[in-house]
Amino acid sequence: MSTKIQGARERARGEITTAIKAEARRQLAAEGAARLSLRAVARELGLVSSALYRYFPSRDDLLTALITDAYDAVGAAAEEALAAAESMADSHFARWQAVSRAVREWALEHPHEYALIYGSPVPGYSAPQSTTGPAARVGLVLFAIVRDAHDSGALRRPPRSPTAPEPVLRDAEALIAGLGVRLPAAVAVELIAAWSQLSGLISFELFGQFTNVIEAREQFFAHAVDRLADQVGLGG
Amino acid sequence: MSTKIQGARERARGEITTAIKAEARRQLAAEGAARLSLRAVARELGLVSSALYRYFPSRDDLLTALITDAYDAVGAAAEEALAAAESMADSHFARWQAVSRAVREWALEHPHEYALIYGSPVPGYSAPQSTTGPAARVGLVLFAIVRDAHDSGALRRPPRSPTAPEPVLRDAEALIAGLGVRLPAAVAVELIAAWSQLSGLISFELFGQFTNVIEAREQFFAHAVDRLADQVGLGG
DNA sequence: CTTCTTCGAGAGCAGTGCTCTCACCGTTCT
DNA sequence: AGAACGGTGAGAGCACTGCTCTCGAAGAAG
Repeated sequence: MSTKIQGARERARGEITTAIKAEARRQLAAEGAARLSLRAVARELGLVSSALYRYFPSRDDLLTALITDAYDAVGAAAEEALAAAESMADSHFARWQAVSRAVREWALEHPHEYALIYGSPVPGYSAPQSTTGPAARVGLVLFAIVRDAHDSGALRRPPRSPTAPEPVLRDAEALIAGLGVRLPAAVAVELIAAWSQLSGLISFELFGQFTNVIEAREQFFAHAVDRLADQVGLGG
Repeated sequence: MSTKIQGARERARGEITTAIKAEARRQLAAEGAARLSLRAVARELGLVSSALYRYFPSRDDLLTALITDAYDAVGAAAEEALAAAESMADSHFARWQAVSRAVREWALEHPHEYALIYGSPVPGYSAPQSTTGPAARVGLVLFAIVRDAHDSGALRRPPRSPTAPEPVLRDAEALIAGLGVRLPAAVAVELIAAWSQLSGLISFELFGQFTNVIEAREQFFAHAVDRLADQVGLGG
């Protein structure tokens, strides 16, 4: 990783690559993943379509790059929300609320990008390996909140909860071992469930399942988030 | 709505329409909504592509028809699971489990159709009005379970739950009034949240978010479902 | 039997992803 | 400095898509 001044060629390559991604993201936000067109991107950039293939070997690869970026963007939003809440010495419960709200707001502001990552996986069938890192960021933020609460003794064993079945607990143990955090496996299980349920709440709202059902969406979401916090043991 | 024997023409039209939908559903199941091609459907049916436009005015209309059918299919699966559980005099809690399991299994068996209705909405932006009826079926099944539990006094007020904010409760009241069921609004709120969270669990599993996280998926799901039941007041 | 409507075929348009070839030009080696 | 190399964009082209239009055949209605 030398820091030498790279030639004009490499620099141009980097700039064009990001320009392509920027324009593609614009079209994605405007029209959705299905209507994203390589030729239209090229046209907008004053290039001919075949030139794009010097930068992305296929349309799916471009989409994959956008997926990675989207994961990073939600992840960053969640991390910022957590940092802000921490700097204000908010309670762990309040941090949970702040991060949840941040994710929902990001989703409402970037519906097509959210759909790209948490809706149906568009390209092949499952996301390629390269996206798993960024994909974990939001989850890690939630983990951090609960871990801190646990470390400071603020974590309550949730009431009337039968513990998860043994194989599930072992999955959770493997996960927290890999992450290097100390946390009861039972809590990790509840956390994973809560995270997926959180995304269910957001997806339902975003994809219109709440039409004619819930109009006070923000307050509904806030209420559900409080209950999810309770579920993982963050006192409400 | 006369019951006279309709001419051979109308009959043929109905048969061809369902044949088109059947072939389209085959391609949807095999390749996903993005790869569903009108021309391929026509080819497979020994027709020329322009002929399909006599039956569906556009590709999106075909997809909409498939969406409606998919909603009906999950709805039917849920209803059957409930009927089976009722006929065995299962507890309300067990009925909740059975219906949840049925929805998950339908989703695993028809991933692309599930993605079509609960993943990102593919065609325009929100589903047309015609799909709202079938879309409600699964929700109605869950409502029926909780309503029966409430009527028979088996419903427990969930522990440590702050009630939902006033506007949310009023949304819920409007909904249960429209449905004609008697149920506390607070319970309806929890039920709606639980349903969206249930779909979040299924979506995460289906779309690969649990890769390298949870391997014992079925037991994890069962555990989460039990907790959701608890959340709506169905004793576990 | 004639008229009217519906249907399928065929051609065609604009658009797509992607491949291949060819000229251009910055980089690198001699 | 000059020559070889390799990355780059343009252009043509292929196979495919959704969709429109026209036209002739065939069934329904009078």
